[in-house]
Amino acid sequence: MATQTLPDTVPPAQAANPSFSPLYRQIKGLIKRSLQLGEWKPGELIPSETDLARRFGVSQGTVRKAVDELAVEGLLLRRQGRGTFVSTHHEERVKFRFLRLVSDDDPSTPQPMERRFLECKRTRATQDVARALGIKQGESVTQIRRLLLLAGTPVVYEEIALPGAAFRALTAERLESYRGPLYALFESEFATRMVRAEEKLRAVNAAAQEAQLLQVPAGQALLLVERLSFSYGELPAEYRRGLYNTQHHHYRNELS
Amino acid sequence: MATQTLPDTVPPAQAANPSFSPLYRQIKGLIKRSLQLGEWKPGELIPSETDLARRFGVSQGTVRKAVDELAVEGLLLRRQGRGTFVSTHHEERVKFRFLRLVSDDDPSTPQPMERRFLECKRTRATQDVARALGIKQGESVTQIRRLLLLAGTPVVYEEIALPGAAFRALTAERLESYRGPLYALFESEFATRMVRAEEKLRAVNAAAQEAQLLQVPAGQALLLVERLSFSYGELPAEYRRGLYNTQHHHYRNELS
DNA sequence: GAGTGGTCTAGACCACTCC
DNA sequence: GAGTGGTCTAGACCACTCA
Repeated sequence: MATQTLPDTVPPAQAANPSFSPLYRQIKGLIKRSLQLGEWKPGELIPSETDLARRFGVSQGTVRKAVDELAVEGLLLRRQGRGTFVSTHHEERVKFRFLRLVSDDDPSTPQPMERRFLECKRTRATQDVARALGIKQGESVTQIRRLLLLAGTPVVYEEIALPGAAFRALTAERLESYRGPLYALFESEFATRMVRAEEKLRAVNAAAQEAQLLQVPAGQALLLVERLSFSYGELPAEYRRGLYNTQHHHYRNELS
Repeated sequence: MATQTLPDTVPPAQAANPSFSPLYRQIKGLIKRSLQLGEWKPGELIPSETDLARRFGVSQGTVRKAVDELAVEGLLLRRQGRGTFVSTHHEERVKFRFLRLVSDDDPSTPQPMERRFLECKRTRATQDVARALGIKQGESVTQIRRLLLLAGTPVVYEEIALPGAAFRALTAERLESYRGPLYALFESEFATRMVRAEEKLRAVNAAAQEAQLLQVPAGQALLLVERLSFSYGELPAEYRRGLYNTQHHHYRNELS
């Protein structure tokens, strides 16, 4: 056994053709798992590339490629000279990553909007909500209704549904008192970080009640934005239905 | 002078702090320039990484990083075992990259829509169009008006403005006879490849004429999609105003 | 089997941040 | 100055495509 020159110090690391997964993708999976299990929390510094390479028994370049992809996906944030951090919604940089509504006049500088919470209650999942969140109809959900206003004028009305037990402690008072984005609150106090979201956009005519909330005539065209947000591990963690008054704002998007 | 050991065979390649640009980004710029100048046309195979590395006098790894970024941006397309190709709109893969409208019933498989061209004429840029395209008001533009239909029902009405002389030869007949995406036609016959686009979305109430075209009641909420498309070198190359009937379709978007 | 992109490694050095 | 991520290189080997 001791006569071999390089027996298995450098294992080929790859198997046959089908379902072949490169090393860096496996490392990526391990890092994701650590994020999901909470080994490193949002905002925290993760180990350096050198440390991770040692820990996983691979070269720094392989770790680097894994971290690169996670940074592109928005789960990690690299900062030269400082280290790699777990992404968080507590950051100026990312404040408007999920709200794509910008003013027609000045699309470059998004203003922070005033929030007015109308309701926060426990209720049962309707069929729509249940299907979106992947739970059973009638299961417990937390529902929030709120307005976003700019210069005193309501611009967005939203109904937000959060699944199950995790958000049972959420109250209207806490929502009112919290400074910072909703997703930052969810992250800090309810151990739920929203990682990505899918949106469906439609134009609808305002019903009487919606019209009143947004102070527009009934029948006014509104942008309906249905959002399904996912936490770590592709777990559906929020279903949101927003009505945007787009008379002086628009939803911006980039295609490439 | 001849006594130095390694005078400038391997130049440090980097200067002082401010405005430092790594080698691979410079290579990226050179490749972009070749694309813009038409050295490699859409759909064509570009030289192998080894060849490019030789040509630019850098290592293959550096070329690789440049090509990687261009592939992410959608300008190049890598295919293992075959080579790297210039992206083109002539491809099944990319057919629906720019049209984000999908059916409510079956969002996974987008159906090709029937196209009906209403008009294709030379006209003068209005103030809006001129500002969008970065030209002077009153300059010549080509305007297309068309409908997209699904199962005989109009779903999208679009007005498309194309700048200047490049599209002077475009006719309604050519539009009618061409099989394939509009952007593929522009690419093949008008030397204009759309690389990326910015969209502004709004909900509007249908005016009488629009309502008639889309066969909906006047006042019906429609999704207004303003799109500004850019060709190589961030050149504004198309301004498009689309009205989508979103009663049975929605605009899908992904946030991350 | 030749050629391509894809992975993995090891090592050197640079830019940046913080102490 | 120490530690981090960022760049660049050189070389080996793998997966894939095509002739």
